[in-house]
Amino acid sequence: MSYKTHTCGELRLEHAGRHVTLAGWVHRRRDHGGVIFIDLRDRFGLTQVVINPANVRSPEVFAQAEALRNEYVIQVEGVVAQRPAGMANPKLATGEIEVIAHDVTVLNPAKTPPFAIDDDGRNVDENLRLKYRYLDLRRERMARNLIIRHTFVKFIRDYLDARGFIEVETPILFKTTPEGARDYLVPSRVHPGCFYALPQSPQQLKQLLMVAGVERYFQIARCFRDEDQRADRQPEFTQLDLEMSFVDRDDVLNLIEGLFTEFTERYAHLHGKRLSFKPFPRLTYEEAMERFGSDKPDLRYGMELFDVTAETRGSEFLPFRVAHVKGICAAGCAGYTRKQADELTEFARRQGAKGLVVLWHDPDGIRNTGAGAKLSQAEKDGIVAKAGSKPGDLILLVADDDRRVVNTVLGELRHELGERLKLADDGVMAFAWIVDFPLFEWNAEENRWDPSHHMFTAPKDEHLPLLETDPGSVRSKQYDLVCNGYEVGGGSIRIHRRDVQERVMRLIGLEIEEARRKFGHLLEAFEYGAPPHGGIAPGIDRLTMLYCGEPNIREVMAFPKNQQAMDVMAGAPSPVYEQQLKELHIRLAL
RNA sequence: GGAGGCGUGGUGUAGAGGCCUAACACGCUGCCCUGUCAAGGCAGAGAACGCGGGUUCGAAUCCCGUCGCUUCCGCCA
Repeated sequence: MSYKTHTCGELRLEHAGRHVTLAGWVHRRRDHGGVIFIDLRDRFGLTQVVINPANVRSPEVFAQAEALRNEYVIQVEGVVAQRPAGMANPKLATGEIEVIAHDVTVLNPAKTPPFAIDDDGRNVDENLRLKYRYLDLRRERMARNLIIRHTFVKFIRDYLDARGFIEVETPILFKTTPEGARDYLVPSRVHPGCFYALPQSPQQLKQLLMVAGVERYFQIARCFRDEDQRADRQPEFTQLDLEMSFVDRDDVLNLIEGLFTEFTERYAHLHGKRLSFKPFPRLTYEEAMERFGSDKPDLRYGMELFDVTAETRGSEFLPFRVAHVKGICAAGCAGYTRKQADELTEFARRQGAKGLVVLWHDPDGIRNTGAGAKLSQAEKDGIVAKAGSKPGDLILLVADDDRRVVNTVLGELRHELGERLKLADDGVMAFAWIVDFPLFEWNAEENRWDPSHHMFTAPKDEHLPLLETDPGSVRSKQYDLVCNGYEVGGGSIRIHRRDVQERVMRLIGLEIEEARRKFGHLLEAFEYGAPPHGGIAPGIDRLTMLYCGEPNIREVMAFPKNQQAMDVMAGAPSPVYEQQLKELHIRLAL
């Protein structure tokens, strides 16, 4: 016999008169002395149960019902009834009906929970929530997040399956990689002194699957990186890992764009989100940096950077006697005090600027204070024109000889002001592609070129001749997917030709021998007929976080770790027994 | 490794040198109550204020140190 004939979310008016059995948790109890109302909760919803002495099978049943407390697990047998006139609860999906209990069985009593479960839990200390995660997940918000995540992943699997992709599992126990993030290591018992590494991503393996002829591979893949945590970073996280053969950049972009467009549109009613752009804008890296000061701009609002280098050429104002002057216009912020302006200046300094020029745009023009007092009228007019500012706005300018500093500082200011002014509509998903990244970046410390992504990223075809002559201007077939200011995915078309690979390795100062030691299996595989291929890896956690409207990825993971990378519920990591260490040939040096 | 924020009953907060033998809301316990749905009424239990030291006649409150959590920078090809 089943414990329940229906879930707590499905009974409607049409079920009136039906004899049903429900089971779940006591969500709330309202005891009126003579009659007791129980909001019974299971994963599917809430149903009001009415326990009336006149309707129960025996007085003992009512006595037992009086002893019910929150979170008791109970089973209720009774009849579905339309609620009396005027008693319907529009806040509940099942609010038209109630279940008149004949019998109530306590399947398991429960201790009083350490925190309330019938709210969203946002102001409960997170470590307490994590310690009792199994209770925390009972709250409606968290259950909803798990369901949205499931729906998302299910959609991905169906979407890719329909397009000829197959999901292939790759090893969790793999080999340490010298570059990139710190690895999580797993000691080998049978090979003393040797270690597996948990994959930072299945990058090499998916490329090998292309050599293997899989052609269209994906995996909902767990990835591990032993780096410090952030609101959007956990030591283990999940990527949609994907790789395709016989494709070029736009094939990958179009496929993925279709995936997120369709999911967002089809499931908008679930998570209350809509697309900002269709199709997704494609910004070059340079354009993103020049217009937004970031390679992962939040495109839910404007406030673009403007360039007043020409307008301030030859200025009497000393800070402007540099190579680049750009700014942003903070609309409606002319009410900022000197102190608030100083705070922004301090913020800009922390980001690497030498200072910040703040101009107040008053009804009669730029206020004659601070830098505003030192600029010529022509300069002010030029700046106002470029900024497109109106009276009531605040203009922020950064000047530096290094254009990257100007852009990134303004990008951070834009982000900061966007948050303060709440410019972003949290009902939208503003996806965009960032393309044409530099293939290399100059490593001043080591005095050499480093790959800005990884050494298997292909250069743009038309830039191949520049590899040796002008490495800094070579653009790659790397692309990032960004959304609402987050990098939510990155990938590239890979190098599949040996001669190109060797030219790249030479350029980054990697000897063939060294490369063989580090990536021998991959390089060897490429000699056996590697197809042209490329892929991408969207972050499932970050995307789910955005779809759920959550501020951090822990809210969309069932059992996340805290900032110290600890599982506070289970108490991991933990010391191990001496005997375990001995078997692993490990001696601690603490 | 660095910077900021926070740490007071079960939960969330108040408190700004003596009015604190620590207040409020929710929760909890008991009693009353047959139509509530954030039920209501009455009564009650529950914290020496993260920890250690210092200043002071007097510290939850000021100072120093320390621990924990969190956000950000570094880091994350």
